Amino acid sequence: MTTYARINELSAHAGATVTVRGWVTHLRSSGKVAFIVLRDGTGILQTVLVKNAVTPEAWTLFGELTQEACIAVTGEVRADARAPGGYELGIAELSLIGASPLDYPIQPKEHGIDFLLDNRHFWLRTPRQVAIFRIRNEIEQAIHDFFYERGFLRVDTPILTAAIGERSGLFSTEYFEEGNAYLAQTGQLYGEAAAAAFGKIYTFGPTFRAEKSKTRRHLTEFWMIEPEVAFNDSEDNMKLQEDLLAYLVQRVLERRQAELKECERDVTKLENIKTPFPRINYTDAVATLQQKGSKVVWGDDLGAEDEALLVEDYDRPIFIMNYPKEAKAFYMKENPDDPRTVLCDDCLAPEGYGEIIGGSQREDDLDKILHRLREEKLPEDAYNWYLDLRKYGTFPHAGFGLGLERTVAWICGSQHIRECIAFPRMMHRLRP
RNA sequence: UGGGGUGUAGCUCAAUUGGCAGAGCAUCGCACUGUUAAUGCGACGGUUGGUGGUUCGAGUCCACCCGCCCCAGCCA
Repeated sequence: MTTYARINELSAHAGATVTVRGWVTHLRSSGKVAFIVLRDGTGILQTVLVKNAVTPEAWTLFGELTQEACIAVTGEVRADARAPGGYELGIAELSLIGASPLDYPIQPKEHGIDFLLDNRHFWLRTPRQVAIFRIRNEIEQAIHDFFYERGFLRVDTPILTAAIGERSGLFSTEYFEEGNAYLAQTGQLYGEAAAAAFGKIYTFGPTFRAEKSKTRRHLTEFWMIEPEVAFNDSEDNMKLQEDLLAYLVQRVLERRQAELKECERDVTKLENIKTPFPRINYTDAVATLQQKGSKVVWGDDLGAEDEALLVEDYDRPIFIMNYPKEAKAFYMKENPDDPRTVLCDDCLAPEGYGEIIGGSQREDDLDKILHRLREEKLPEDAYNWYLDLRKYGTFPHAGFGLGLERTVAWICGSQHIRECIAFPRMMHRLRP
């Protein structure tokens, strides 16, 4: 009877004969001894083929193998210090599941980013990418655990929407008799409605921005986590943000050391991530920046260069809070201590990763939010249901949006957000 | 959309002042009983992104176009 095993389970089969199925990553031969390195998604396994220990058919088949051929090998699992992972498999039987032609494009060498993205369906098979996606998965699971443990309800908000949300570019599509529908840029407004129903909620879903951004920090399709909490104020909101980020970093440090190593991440930088995170008022930030030689003046939004100047003094994420209202969205609550500003925060990751969270306490005063809506010249009737939330039992509440790929890039130490999502969507990239 | 850079073999890159189109890797062949991106020897591999121009001669200089990368803006 055949015993199938995954590579990461082999230590439990030491001394036993098992069958492992996977894809060939390296082939080496020294005449009468040959090595096939296999990958099965759970790990890497060196297998050893000795010419006079296998059938002539198996030896011939070895000669015909190519990179990424899918094969099954059967043999004894044995501990061996010379094998990566500590265990190797001595092949008794070898069979081909799926052949792979000679022109497989990805080599265990350096490649350019454009070539790799053209071959994303294959690039995913490489060790660094596998590590990044195990870390991404760990982060996603930790996000669900964090909110579940704290009594939050996950709400799935619509992806097809009428034109509401952020001001930046929208993707549109025909929608029956209703005219155009737009792909959601945020679930926040729906999240606010849900918060009035369920108290504490979060959304976890894809969002779409038709921005012509060509930077290593932007995608047209990305995943966002948006908590919304009834009766939280801006300070509660930042507390939730820092608790979440510290939880995510700690979780990856606890469970994904091997993957962090594969990514060559400097984990001492992650070990610094402890709450509380510094909170800097926008107004104080402007003064600091001016001291540092920036030309920013009060009222300007902070550019990437300014953000970098602020972050460089810290070893953990920081909050920049209470921006001028002109720089921010209409739904943010006016700051009672300085009505020129709103109760909001941007959370900037250290090491130059930039903004990973934008959050705010929401305006709960119907007259004030109507005023802001008109100032921004937004279509009032499209927001009728949203305004109803201020009309029928308005309540203080706050929330934020966490960019998943930016968070993954920061924790993995990746220079490219586009390797932090399986199939990235950008202005000039729709396939594979 | 603006600024900067870049485009040469399947991949990563060289090519001096404008003067014969090169290397490593991959692939193929041969050798090798413990390799770790094996090694050694040999072979195959090119419309130098495109169009036009200058020149005896253009990968190299000029104009336009195209692709890509980085930065900025927008944001997560």
